[in-house]
Amino acid sequence: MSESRTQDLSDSSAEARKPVRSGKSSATIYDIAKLAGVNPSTVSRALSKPGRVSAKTQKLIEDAAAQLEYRVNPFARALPTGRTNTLALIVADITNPTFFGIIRGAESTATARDYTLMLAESAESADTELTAARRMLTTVDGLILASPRMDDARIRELAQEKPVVVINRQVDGVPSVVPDVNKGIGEAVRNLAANGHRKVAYVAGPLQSWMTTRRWEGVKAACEWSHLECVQLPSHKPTVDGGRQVARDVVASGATAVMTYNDLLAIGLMQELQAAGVQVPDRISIVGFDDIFGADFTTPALTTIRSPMTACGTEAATLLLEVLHGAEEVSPALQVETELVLRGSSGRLLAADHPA
Amino acid sequence: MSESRTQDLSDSSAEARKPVRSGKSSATIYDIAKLAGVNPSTVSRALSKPGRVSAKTQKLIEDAAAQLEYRVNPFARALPTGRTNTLALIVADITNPTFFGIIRGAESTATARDYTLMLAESAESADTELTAARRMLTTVDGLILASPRMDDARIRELAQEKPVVVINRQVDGVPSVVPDVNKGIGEAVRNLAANGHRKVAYVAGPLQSWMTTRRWEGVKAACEWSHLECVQLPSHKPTVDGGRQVARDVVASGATAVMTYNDLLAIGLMQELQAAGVQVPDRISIVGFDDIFGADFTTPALTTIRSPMTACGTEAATLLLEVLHGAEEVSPALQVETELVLRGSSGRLLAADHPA
DNA sequence: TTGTAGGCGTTATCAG
DNA sequence: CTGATAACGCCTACAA
Repeated sequence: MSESRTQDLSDSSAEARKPVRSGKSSATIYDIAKLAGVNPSTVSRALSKPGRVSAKTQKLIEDAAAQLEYRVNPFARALPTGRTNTLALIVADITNPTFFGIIRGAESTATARDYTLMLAESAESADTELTAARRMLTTVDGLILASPRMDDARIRELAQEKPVVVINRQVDGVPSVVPDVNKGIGEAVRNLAANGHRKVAYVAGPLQSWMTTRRWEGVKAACEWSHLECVQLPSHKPTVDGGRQVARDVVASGATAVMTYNDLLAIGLMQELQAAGVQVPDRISIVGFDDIFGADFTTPALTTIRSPMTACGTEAATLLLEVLHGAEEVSPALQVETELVLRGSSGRLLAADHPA
Repeated sequence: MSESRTQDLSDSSAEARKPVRSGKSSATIYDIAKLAGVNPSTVSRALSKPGRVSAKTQKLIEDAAAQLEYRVNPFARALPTGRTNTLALIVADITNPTFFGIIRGAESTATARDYTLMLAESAESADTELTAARRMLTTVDGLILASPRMDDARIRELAQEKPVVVINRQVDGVPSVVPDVNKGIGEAVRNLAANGHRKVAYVAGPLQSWMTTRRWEGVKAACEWSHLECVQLPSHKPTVDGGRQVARDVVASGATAVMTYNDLLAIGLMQELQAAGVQVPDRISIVGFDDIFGADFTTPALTTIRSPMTACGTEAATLLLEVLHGAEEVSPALQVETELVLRGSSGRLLAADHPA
């Protein structure tokens, strides 16, 4: 009847004042040790790396732990070891469905390997991004940057403190996962050529975006190969609205087929063209990029180059976990495939100069 | 020259083996104390609650901290205090755009108040949800459950250990944020009635969903008020596919207007009806729920009852932070407004029995 | 206002 | 194989 364990504190009137910490604090390895009649350090061994303790004591300890509903205190563990079983993911824009897949992929593989995911958004700002990265870096084992907006130097700086993996970008010395755009673009351009198109416009994304350049280069190369003329058009923002705004330029360009930096632009563009009475795909074919959620809601459904974002998230998390678990050399730039998803917004050209 | 502190271990050749922990470990309050010529505890005070230290030493310490690029070790802090400046959010389905808004709202308000967000998905499984909740609960200060699938008892259990806020559901004794469906539903039903509809079908969501019941009750009540007949139709899954599958039942029901549990169902339903040659909205009007991303991509664009998910996320996080910061009594059930967003998928009935 | 000392729960190092 | 014991970095009475 001494003051051994905090048992029936429900009655002690003076207690129960603290607003926080309402439930009883959970058991520690000391409690287990006491119950099992061994030393706390033995408990620690038994519970972390099994095998370093006799089978008998092992069971003894496990039983005690179960009885006490013991759960490790992650902070106490993190203090000496520095490891937290936590990954951070920073995305450029949470509202952009492109990132949904990345989040999902990263979250599921993290969870599957008993890690948990911390999420932050940069809101397309390099500063916000860096702040978030720094804030989370102290807490996590590793960091995934999806379409980062900060410059290479900063990213390398971060990568020096903790393992970092970037998605949708390549940074020297930092492992990355990037879609290989060329396959999908090649398929798309060949399809357009086969359908009688002779001039392609590429609607670009934000200038800080590493990806918009890669995609433009891919389009340009593929067009040359297929002997198509091609031209780049800047956009205001990589959103549906941005797509609407660029419609006028598209028409003015004289191109009969448009490829866009992303699906949002493609959808806005299509809406605006249709509103202006320009038939899609009869007068102008549209090919988006990413195959986001909702790309098939439009009429006609959007032809697009699918970029497997979920796979990117999965691969990035896997890569990061490998590094964390001591893999010395990891492939610096993992490629995932892209593919053309042919739907209704692209097709045979039925323009005036092309009599049926 | 005693064995005071672990200082220059950088040269000990045997070291430097550890693959992890590549960068130099960061400065501690002891380093700051030494540099500023004060006691570590003074540093602690100066850096946590300002004002408890003389202005002079304060500045001294802050300068030293800056010079050393000091950053607190969250684990070391969490160990004695128990606080981590971290919130957890568990959503039922990451791929469901309904939750994007919630995630965004929660993330942004957390970040704004210098908390960071941990994210997990239950994949619509009560078990997974509980596991994730338990796992994260040890690490975070509080928990947000968006459309939880586990039963009330479990939720209350969790709420006993750490503050919990639920979204899209009400649980006795646990603060919650729920959209007040009645306003939006009322607007929708009145609009349908005014457009000549006499019979409304409600396509339900998953049985475990608290919300589907609330919405059905709302629809039923509103229909009674407007003297409309109404009928409930079960759905297989609350997805686009589920919507397609229910199309046949909808037609068979004889209803001329359909309200669905969510937009996904509405979109699938519309696709299938159109494919079957049923004009929307001329023959059948469709009203969705949520106003998710992409709801206006369809042709016709989807009429829907907007449920402000971002606001839910924001409010939930705010609520949780208030509790965390010692607010004694918080409103147990915070309501956010819903509203009808009138677009093209609903309108005047032009059915056969209703000659123009 | 500032310094002292003990503790938070685990891991790791050494003896036994 | 197991038991002591010292970190880990910070917080917080309590004392000066």
